[in-house]
Amino acid sequence: MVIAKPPTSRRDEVLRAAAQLFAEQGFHSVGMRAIADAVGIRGSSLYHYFPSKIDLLHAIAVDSTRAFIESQLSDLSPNPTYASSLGKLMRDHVIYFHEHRMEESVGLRELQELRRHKPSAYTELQTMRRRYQAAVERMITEGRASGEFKCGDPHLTTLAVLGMVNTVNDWYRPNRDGAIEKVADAYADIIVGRVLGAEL
Amino acid sequence: MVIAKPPTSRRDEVLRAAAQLFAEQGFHSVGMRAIADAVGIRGSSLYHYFPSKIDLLHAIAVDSTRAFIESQLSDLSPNPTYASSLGKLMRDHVIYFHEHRMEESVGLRELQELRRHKPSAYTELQTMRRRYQAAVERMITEGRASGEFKCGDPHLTTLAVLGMVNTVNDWYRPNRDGAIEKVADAYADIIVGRVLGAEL
DNA sequence: GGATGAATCTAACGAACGTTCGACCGACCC
DNA sequence: GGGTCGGTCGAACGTTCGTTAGATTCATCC
Repeated sequence: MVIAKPPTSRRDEVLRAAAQLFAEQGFHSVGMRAIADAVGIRGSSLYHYFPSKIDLLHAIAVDSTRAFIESQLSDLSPNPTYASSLGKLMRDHVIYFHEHRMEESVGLRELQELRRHKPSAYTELQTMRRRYQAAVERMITEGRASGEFKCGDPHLTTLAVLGMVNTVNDWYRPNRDGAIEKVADAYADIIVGRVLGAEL
Repeated sequence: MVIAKPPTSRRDEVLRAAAQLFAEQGFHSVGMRAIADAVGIRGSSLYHYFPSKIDLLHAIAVDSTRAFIESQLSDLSPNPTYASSLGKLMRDHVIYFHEHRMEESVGLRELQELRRHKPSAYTELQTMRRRYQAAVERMITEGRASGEFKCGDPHLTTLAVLGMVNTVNDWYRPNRDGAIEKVADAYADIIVGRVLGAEL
């Protein structure tokens, strides 16, 4: 009788510890030995799970980006209007980014590190991110065609809106700025009610 | 008879080269020898101008941030309405960030590096940035009090708006996205006409 | 009980890092 | 022409880095 699968495998421990350290100090400031220390093994043992340090970053970035996009794009159908659909999406975007700010900040900030040392990983991530961006742009385009939204160029509007929600983590501090849900609601209102000019 | 001041001193050459390399590859990926190579001297000679690598980053970040803020806050008085004032400020913000994207990207991305290795420099920069943010927030607050703007909480609105303009550099490519002035105009219109709800 | 293989260890490699030291060179000053 | 000094150099220091190689432990399977 054995435990079928440990609740957190060592590989996942490494991923989580590395994500936290990368988020706090940056990719280049964290050595393999520091990551190993955080999970209680020696630096060389990490190479049993990942062939190189850059592959570790690759795994963190891809995992977190994929998880975000799947979480966001999985259930956006059952909303009656484009305004409510996009409002929920933007609200959830802010909240998800806050709850996973460790991994997501790594995925955003160290993107160019991957570009330099593992171009295939960079392309992979760009493709995933474009899928999400395209979904947002499609909602805005269709909402505008339906008369629900009154905005200018949907492409540029999409980029402006994503710039807004992606930077909440740069300033938001839980103890100082109130509940994240309030912030998410306010941003969703600004985006749908103001930028897109929908009736609420 | 000597030339009073060389048009670009060696110290400025070093600053410029380092800013470019830091922007392209990140602070930790660029060695002192690489910076020295870029200006045609040896690595050890850099220490004649800067006591350490982190002081070089400090100088770059402070210089570029100060230059931006002074450029932005110097001439924002002679506008008749809050809408035109803020519209001009946002437009100039986007254009300045594009024209100085090398230094500005360093100032934004390596901020936490300064925080870890030179806290006084971090505080200094935060103070400067807050001055700019406070100026934007004040314009929004006063514009709202005058009835010109119809937005929600000015503080949160300020953060949302700055998130928009600060992320243009992340996606804008001159060859693909048209003239930067067009983008700047579009962003200014979204901010003043949409987010703040001013009549144009 | 011997074989297997995953997981971890110790030890070391070569390279690059930021930084320091002492010497040198050439322009200026007295 | 000797002295001063800013600027640059070559050489090296000690440290840390990512990575590799080989040995060891230990549970599992036949």
